[in-house]
Amino acid sequence: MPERRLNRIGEDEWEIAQEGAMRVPARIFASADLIAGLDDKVLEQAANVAMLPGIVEASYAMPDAHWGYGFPIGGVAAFDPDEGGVISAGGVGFDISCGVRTLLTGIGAGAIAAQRERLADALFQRIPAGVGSHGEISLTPKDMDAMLRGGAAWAVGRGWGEADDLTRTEDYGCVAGACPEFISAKAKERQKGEMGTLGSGNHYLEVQRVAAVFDEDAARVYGLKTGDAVVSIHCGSRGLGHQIGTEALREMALTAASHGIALPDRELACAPIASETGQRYLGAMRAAINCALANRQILTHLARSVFAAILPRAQLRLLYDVSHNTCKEETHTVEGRARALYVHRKGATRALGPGHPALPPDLRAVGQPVLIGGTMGTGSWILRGTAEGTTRAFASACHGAGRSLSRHAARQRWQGRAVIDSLAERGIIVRSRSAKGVAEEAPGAYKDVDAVVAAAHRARLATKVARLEPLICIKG
DNA sequence: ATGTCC
Repeated sequence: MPERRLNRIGEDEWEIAQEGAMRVPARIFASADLIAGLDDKVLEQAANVAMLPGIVEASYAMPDAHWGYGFPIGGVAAFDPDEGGVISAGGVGFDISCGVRTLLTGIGAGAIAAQRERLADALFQRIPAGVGSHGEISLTPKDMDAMLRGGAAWAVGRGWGEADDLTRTEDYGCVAGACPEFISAKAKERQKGEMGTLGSGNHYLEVQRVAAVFDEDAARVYGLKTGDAVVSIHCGSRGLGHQIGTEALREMALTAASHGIALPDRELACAPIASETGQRYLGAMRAAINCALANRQILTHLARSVFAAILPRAQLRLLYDVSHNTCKEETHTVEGRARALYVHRKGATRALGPGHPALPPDLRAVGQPVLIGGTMGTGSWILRGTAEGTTRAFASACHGAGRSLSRHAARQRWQGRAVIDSLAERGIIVRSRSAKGVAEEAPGAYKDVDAVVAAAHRARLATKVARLEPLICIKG
């Protein structure tokens, strides 16, 4: 049904007009080709989100959008607390604050070539990866609460990083309003041994080569040069975020009716921002954001220790760390009025344009680095936020390639061993304990990341700075 | 995404 309701309103922008229970339209940023390959269920989900109380402007989907739990992955929606706006655990995603950080190395990819196998082995040995993976750190209850309040700043304070890392992390490595007291003992128990671990699924640590630069001015400020090696880390809040999400969804599903909320889909369970359920989730979610920031910070420390042993000339400096599964209170101007909104980004990256006060001074003139994690066989991208983005999807952009096949379908089509062998022939080293996981993450199971980024670029959600190609991929 | 179903 939604296909016929889809109106093209720009070269790379489509709209489902507001109708029926929709409070606002749904808008999708994508090329005609990406729209042709889009599952109808994504359009239905984007339209369903538009029915939620207090939604502002439109329900948005990014060019990498695909079917998710309730909300599409690649979905953006903002809610006004003064108009009955809601917070939804499914609108953030199970892996709260999943995100990407990219580190400069200061050395060329050529300098790594002779050590590639050793480097891959050492990273794989040092970085705990896979389902249920545990690290060397075990947090006491007191440590746990300090971590949940302090985020990456807590990790740096413990010696796992440098002060400069924090200036290059979204929110300077620590979000305010975290409430560890709203997190269950079970969630904390699951997390206590999982700090500094990668997890599974689409998470990875990659050594990459800057294959091409598209914006010389931004690349200079970001410190990117063609041929340079960089390191990117993609992971989130592990068992803690998952447990918080699971518990919140259950509570929101049980209490939605009592708040007078009619759900078009049970998976869109939500609670008014002002409600006790809503406030408890927000406090727990913010603590999970800090957990993910601390996790990526510890992984950074582990990566540095490996490089120090194998390639001591490399100096790993953080370019930027940005999350793509969050809900954040932000001020946006809508129809000429500045409003404090709760912006859900689920598989969508915040993309602040030039001059935004939340950016560190040395990046402010250029805009925020927007880190796009692609696939282990194709590539990843670094984009920059734009001035126009301020009025497009609440300053948001895509977050990756976006799945085109389900995990199940990918497992039917590929064998992990064969995927690893064919990538090795192309000079890409993959290390993973899970052949099944590699099959699910086969590059062919994703949309064309270059096409996704091209659509985001043309729509001015964020514009191209550099394309990265994988050299070494450590997978969960 | 996830101790891939308490």
